[in-house]
Amino acid sequence: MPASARARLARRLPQAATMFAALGDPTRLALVTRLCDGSRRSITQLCAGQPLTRQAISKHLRVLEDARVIRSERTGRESLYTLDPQPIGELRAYIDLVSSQWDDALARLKSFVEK
Amino acid sequence: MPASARARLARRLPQAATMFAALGDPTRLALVTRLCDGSRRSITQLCAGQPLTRQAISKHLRVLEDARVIRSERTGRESLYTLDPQPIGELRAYIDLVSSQWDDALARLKSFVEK
DNA sequence: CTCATATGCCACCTCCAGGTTGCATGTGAG
DNA sequence: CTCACATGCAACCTGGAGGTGGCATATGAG
Repeated sequence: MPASARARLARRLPQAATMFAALGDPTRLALVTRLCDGSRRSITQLCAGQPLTRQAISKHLRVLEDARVIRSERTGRESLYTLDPQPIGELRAYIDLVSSQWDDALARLKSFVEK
Repeated sequence: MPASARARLARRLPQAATMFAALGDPTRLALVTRLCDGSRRSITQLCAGQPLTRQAISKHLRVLEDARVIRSERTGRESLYTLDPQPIGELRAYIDLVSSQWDDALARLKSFVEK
């Protein structure tokens, strides 16, 4: 019923989709999961334990950075990556919007049935 | 620090990745956004307004169903799709885990700095 | 019964995400 | 200065995602 909520969802959809897609790859989600403790790690550090080439990891990091999920900062000869909390918050906001819409619909349905 | 939370994240990672990937496509996210009002819609209904073939939409719906984001039920000659609230909830739980980890890290960092 | 409707299934096409290798570049260590 | 190390960049390959069209099948309408 709330057309405003629907409009908000539609407006945020493209960016939300890219962020979801960024987290959709297992390797990338693993990277994010590894960074979610707030640490700043270099590429080679993030390569450790993964069966992939440095370049592959590097590409994934680039994707995550383009989606604004992580941030990179060059210090000396290595670039350190950290999680960016704000986009994660926006993702949560999107999901909350979807589920709240759904909750509202359920409530309306319930009240309709009970009437 | 909480190794249990990290283990939980690692365990849920594969399924979470598939769900993120399912929502990563703009068309699919639009479908989910359209279904999040609790309605049950047929394929042709969902095709209306989208510049895609019925088969394309059908495939997307199949992907969403495989990821357990939506459910289908055949009634008569049409199959109706509805949003499945539980996986959405799990996604939210995953994001909450990530951001709570992050919050914890921030808190620890803050207390460390302030010490 | 007959027909239009709603969908499923299959073959096919195209393009890019994900991955590798090789080389170039910048920077800290000694 | 020289060398090892961390990274960037470009070319290349390949499988599967996303899309189409055609045909088959079930089912409600008349």
